[in-house]
Amino acid sequence: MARWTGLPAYLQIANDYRGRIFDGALPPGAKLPSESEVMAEYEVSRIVARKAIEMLRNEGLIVSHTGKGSYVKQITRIVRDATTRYSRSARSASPFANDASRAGQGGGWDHESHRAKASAAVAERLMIASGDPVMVTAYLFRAGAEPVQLSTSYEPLEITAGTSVEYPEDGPVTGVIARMDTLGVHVDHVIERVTSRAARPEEAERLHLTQPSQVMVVSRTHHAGDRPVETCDIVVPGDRYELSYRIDVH
Amino acid sequence: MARWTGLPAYLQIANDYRGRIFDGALPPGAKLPSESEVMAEYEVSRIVARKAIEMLRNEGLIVSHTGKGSYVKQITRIVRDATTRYSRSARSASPFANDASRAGQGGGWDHESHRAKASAAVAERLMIASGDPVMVTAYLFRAGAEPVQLSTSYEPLEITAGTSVEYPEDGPVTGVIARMDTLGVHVDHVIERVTSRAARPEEAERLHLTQPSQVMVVSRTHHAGDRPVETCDIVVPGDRYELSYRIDVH
DNA sequence: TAGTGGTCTAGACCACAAT
DNA sequence: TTGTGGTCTAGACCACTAC
Repeated sequence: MARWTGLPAYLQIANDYRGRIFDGALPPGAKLPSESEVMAEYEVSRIVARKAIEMLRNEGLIVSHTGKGSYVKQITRIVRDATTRYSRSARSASPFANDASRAGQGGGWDHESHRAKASAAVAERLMIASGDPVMVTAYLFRAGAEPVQLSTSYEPLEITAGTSVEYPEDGPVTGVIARMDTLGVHVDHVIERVTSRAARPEEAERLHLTQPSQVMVVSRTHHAGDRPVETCDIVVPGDRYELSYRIDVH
Repeated sequence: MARWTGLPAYLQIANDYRGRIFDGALPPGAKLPSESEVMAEYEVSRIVARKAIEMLRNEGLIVSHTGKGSYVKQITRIVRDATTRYSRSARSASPFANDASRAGQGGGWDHESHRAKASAAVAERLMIASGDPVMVTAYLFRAGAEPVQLSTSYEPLEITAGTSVEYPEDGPVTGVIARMDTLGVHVDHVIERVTSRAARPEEAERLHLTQPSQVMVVSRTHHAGDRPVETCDIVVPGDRYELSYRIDVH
């Protein structure tokens, strides 16, 4: 395989294999040449061959396993429909379990709740004072055996303290909207803000990601009128999710 | 600076600097130590020092300039509110210009339209036959002088061919909803699907990104009842945008 | 045992930026 | 001219996988 442009060798090699992945010559699951083979084919040192492959790995196109080789990633995204999960009627037991089962896998999750003082960032989102007491609940969701979503929810204890729904997952009612309804607090809209960034080391570990990996973060806030009554950071692997929204036009 | 765990040296060094960035010891704009300084401080080879810095670059936390050094990135995200941009009343000349001005910069864009045959993927999204004629319009949006968004829109020519709004940007009316209204086709909802992935080389070049960079992709479809009347892929740098959605709870 | 990817060393030459 | 990051070579040892 000849090289022709003034581009760095590792870029030309990476572009070459990237093209083969996109045009289907290297379909999902296909094995890439070993580093030795790349060195021989392009007549470059190991550093260059490695860097080309590393580039594709950083782009999330391939995965490498010590002792085996590199393989084109299979990507099937879990669809998370934000519109249907926030309705009082026809509420299912768990919107997440629905998402997972549509993706062909069973869903399950762990959770842990504790009281804490609101950080400045959380306080601003809940429109309370920094240091005010909040209920913090951390979740880890799984599709099959694999962790696929982290989330951390914050609720002002001013609303829920001492009630049967103070602990989100341990009371007679679950779901923010239904629980707030029992307190006479009626959620009427939810705001979701979507961003993308690199996974933090701890997130990468809990989600079984190899660094550097990208995540999408959904910062969600339930509102009753102008009042925020819950806010939550939802972290999902960037290449495993598709977030779906419906906007009605008036 | 001593190293203590069994982690690879480059990871320990990267974790070290990442921590300093997150805790504010290295604020946005701060200069990181040069490769030589990292080599001396941690007593490692240049490869290791480079790999640690490269890791932070791949995570999008820093930028490096030949001959100058590496600097902590400044991140100010443009907020794109999907809810307010699809309303018939109070429509502004350009939702994008609003986003850019809220981010403190003027907005502008280029566009180019041409007829083409629908690919299989586009045909499926528009629920037409593969090969049916479509109007393809490519946009490049800028905030200030910097390109910040690419998009490619597809409309079935079966709807618009021969009318005054056949070319989206060159007729008497602009905006998908308003243009379709003039044809008696009334858009009633829009679906947006958000994903994250590595930028393609061509996207990276047009958006002035250094590879590997991540982008968010919004796949948007305008519907009149069950009928898709326009679909569009919107590509934005993953670290420069925040996508905002409002869901009303009933 | 042989092959694979992961980590690391000690060099080298280059283009670019600051002085 | 000096220092910076970008690219590249030719080695080395290790842990893991498959045979």
